[in-house]
Amino acid sequence: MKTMEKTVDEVRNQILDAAFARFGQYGLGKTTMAEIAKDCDMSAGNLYRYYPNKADIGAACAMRCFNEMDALLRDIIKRPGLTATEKLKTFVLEKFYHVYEQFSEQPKLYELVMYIQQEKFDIIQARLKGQQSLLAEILAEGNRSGEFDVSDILETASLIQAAVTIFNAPHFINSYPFEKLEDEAKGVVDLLVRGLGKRS
Amino acid sequence: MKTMEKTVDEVRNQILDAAFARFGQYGLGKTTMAEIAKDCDMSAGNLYRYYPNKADIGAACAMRCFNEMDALLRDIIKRPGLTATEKLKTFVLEKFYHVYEQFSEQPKLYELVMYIQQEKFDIIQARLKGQQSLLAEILAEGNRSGEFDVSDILETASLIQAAVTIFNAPHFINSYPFEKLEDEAKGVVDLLVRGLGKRS
DNA sequence: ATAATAAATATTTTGTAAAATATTTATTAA
DNA sequence: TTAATAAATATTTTACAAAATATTTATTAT
Repeated sequence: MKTMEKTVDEVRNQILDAAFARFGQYGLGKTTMAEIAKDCDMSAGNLYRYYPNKADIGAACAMRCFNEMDALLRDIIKRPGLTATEKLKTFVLEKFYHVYEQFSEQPKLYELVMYIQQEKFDIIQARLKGQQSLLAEILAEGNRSGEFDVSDILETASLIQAAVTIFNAPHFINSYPFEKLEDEAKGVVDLLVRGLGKRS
Repeated sequence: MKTMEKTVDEVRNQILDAAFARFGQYGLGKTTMAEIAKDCDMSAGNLYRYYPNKADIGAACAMRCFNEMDALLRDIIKRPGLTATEKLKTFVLEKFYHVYEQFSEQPKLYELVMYIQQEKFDIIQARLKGQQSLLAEILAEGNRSGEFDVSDILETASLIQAAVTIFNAPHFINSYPFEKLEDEAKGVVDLLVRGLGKRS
């Protein structure tokens, strides 16, 4: 491995940086391959040595977003000194904050996510599965600590996801004011936590 | 009031019948005023004596849907012999079934609802407020019977709405299989009901 | 007057050719 | 050979005229 030469992965990353900045700002449709190439000081044709096509660059950008989000969520789970209840609340709230911020900073991200949802639904599904596992971990921890009393952990994780979907779905994020969504997210997760606990 | 002549309301209804059938089948965009008029044996121009424009006919169609739905939901609340818990579950499930059926029977209704959501958001909001009141009634009844222990009834009604939104939002209804949504709706409402009950 | 229509006009949609852009291929450089 | 480019080609978007449709107005009938 030469020290001064760029590796393929480095170039891929450079392309992704450029594409992400443009896609988030101007959208997938209004960004040209030529522009991305110029930002990377290369020809448009050369992009195809690193990605099969524009759509896949879009998908890779979305993936980067998603991975960032997942890292954040995994981090919450590992945070020491939090009860399972606190972790669950933090999980839902920080996810909401993070999605909200991303859409504020990169207004055209919405378009990108909509596209992925339409064309690469399997990516979305895989992510949901991944987050379901994280939620399941929290539930298992809560069961052990006596905070929760959940029999089917995976199913319950899926139910929690469904109940808070509205707080990370782009469509709703863009339709309601921040305060309202924030308050409701807090309220819903509190209600769910009550439901997860032991009966009298 | 003449016995043989149509009242204005009757004509309005006739127009709505014709429009609803076409909008639900072919969508707002692919239905012309001329077609609706023909179905009613009148000229296109004459439609404007009963509705200000095509969009408002669309809104009136949506309203009819909504009112039907609300009647169904009010009916559930009055159903004798059901506990508040059963009413809440029925409320969420039947609403889901009803929306699902409507979209199955009238595939282009989706387009209409999307349009209303975009252009006449206040209509959607008014409806949600109305349904919130119905939920609040159920909660109050549950409080009285000892099934629930809810302090802020209106706020909690709003939280329940948020948590089950995914089961009546057109976008999700069209993206996931019936079985999955049905199971999750049942699961979520069960979880919420647990959360509404008295603590140990 | 009221209800309706047909004709006139305004607006939107559609079809399509030109332009822009994505992608592939041929060529050059290291 | 690998990396890159420029040129060639395929595909998509745009611009805009023609056609369709929505809406208004003038006219007729009751």
